[in-house]
Amino acid sequence: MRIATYNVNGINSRLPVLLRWLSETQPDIVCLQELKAPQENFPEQPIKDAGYNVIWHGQKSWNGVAMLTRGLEIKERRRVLPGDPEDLHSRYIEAEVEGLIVGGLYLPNGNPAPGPKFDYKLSWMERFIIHAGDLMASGLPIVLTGDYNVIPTEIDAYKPERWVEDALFRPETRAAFNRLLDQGWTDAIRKLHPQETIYTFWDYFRDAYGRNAGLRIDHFLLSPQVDSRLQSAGVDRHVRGWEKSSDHGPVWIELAD
DNA sequence: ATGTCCTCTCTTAGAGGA
Repeated sequence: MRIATYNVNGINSRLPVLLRWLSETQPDIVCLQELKAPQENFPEQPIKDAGYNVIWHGQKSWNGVAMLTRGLEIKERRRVLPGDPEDLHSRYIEAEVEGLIVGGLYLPNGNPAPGPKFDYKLSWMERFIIHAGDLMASGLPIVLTGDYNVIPTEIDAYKPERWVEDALFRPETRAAFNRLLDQGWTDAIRKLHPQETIYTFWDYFRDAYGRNAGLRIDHFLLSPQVDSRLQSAGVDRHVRGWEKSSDHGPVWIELAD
């Protein structure tokens, strides 16, 4: 089974690229982030016509997350991260598919830091750590994937020294991410490729993709029951080079059946 | 500071976010 995550940076602008990638790689489960579309403007029919079931939680202008499956039943569990009824951002969606619990997330960017946006990022991470801990304690097979907006270590940035003050790499951000990992999650890409330079995002500015000046900020975290099934993981980085691409590339894992 | 792309509006230019 192949599971993928893709920050599309606008589902409607990205639809031709998304459909091309889906037909090329045929992932079984896909989490999408940054739909940037209100609930009623999601392109449900073209995605269904491509052979996918879909649930989504849109929002005007910003955020928005979706989950697609290639013919598999989606049992939605929640479309809001628990812990703050005041938080109206569409940043989390969770479902059961084939006995697997899949959480798709779009963690806040948090810039500029310090400031209220960074505070929001850190409080969102605290809520996420609590929820992830509850999921881990359930003993179920769980995949938490999406745009974490976290550069975990220095090898995950082209020039890490330029990011030390940035919300994606500040000590508080990395510390929170490490506390999450300490619950027992496996970072799938790093487990299989411990030293390799692997990026999932390349800025639109200054030909970052052409220079491979990227970041690794889209992650797959696996509970032990899923980690034991992990066969391979990678980034479809060529998609980033397509016309009208997102600034992220799709990331995927392959699990044994 | 800058660069680019996306979305929305007091819309065809500018603001905000990433």
